Amino acid sequence: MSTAHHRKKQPLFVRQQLLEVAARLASEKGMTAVTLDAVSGASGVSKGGLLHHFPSKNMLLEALFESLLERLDAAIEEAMRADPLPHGRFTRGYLHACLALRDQPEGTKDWAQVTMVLLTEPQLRQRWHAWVRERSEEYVGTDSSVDAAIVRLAADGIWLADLLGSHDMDESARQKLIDRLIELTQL
Amino acid sequence: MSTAHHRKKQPLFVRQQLLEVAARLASEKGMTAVTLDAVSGASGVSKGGLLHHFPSKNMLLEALFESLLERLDAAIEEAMRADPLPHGRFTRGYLHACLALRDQPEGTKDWAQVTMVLLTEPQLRQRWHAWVRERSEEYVGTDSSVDAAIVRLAADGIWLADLLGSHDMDESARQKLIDRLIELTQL
DNA sequence: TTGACGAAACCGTCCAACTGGTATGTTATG
DNA sequence: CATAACATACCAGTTGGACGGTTTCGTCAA
Repeated sequence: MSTAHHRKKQPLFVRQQLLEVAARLASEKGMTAVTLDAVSGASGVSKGGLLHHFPSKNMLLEALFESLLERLDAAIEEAMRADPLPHGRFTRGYLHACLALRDQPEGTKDWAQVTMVLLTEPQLRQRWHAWVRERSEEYVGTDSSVDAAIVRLAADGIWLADLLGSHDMDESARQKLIDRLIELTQL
Repeated sequence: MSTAHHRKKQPLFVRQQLLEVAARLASEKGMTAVTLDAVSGASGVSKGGLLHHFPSKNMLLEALFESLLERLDAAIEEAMRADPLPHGRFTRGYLHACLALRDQPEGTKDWAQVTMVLLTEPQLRQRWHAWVRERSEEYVGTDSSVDAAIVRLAADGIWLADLLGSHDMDESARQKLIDRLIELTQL
């Protein structure tokens, strides 16, 4: 009517905000809680505004997933840059990225939860499949040993365990486990 | 009114049917597709009938999850009975149960997908946590080595990979991987 | 053996709240 | 002033679930 629309225009910020709210909702209340109304409500952005950034709910979810893959890629690349040994480097990077969840600032864990939530959506599962295929083809020279595969699988397992709260163990046990995994990548 | 209600009374069968339909929906179309209408529609049971067996949607999901845990327990126990060596027996049973998904008759794979879908629901996540805790306490004597933990994590990873279609590998590579994992449980 | 009876198993309808989405504004900013 | 960045209003379909009905079935007295 009269007094409204006075929000400052910050397209990138608002877009990011919307994604974060969607992520939080998904991780805290499950997939069924991620509705357009809920997202717009919790983020203080109108539904119209939300639908301006993401033309449909599917687009929102896809953007969310894409954003997650970018984060994953960044984390892996960063770890790989600090790793001098080519053999098994990607696997160690992957492991490191999976481990990183636990220790990072709050909010980050949410993103992992979302990943799983999103992976239950059949369409996004294909996107993930594509990601894996790309990487496994790219690093076929340095990371295709049996033990490397085991480590990557275990990394997935740790990722799962961390975000489900299962397989809980104390810090020293965890460190031993990590050491052993890294050792396996070097064989 | 007049011609209806002529269904034979088969409470256990109908109940099972409803759970299976819910499972199929969840795995094929994701969590958002599991609605009371959809379940009752696809199972040929009226919504009233559905709500008779499961007083609420949450109850339905919980029952579904419970049914999954029972299946998992049964699979593990069966594998453990055929295993003469105490050391690492549970871990091998767990591994076996996770591997079994792939090779079993059609429809079984769906159940794994459902498991993951259900795990995104925060309430059910706690139930899973409790399950893991129980088992890890029960088998602390025989399955608490670092390598056993790695194997169980890798089993989770395989479980994830199988149902996401990622980490695809040929049969001989898979067999090598399994052999190596079993070897690790025996150290 | 029967048949009345109560409970359990199912059905069909209705509803308020919510769903994703459209259409049409209004305002900030280059 | 044109366009992107928002907001507001509205809609048709769907949602979970409440409710009252109908039918089957085990049981137990007669």
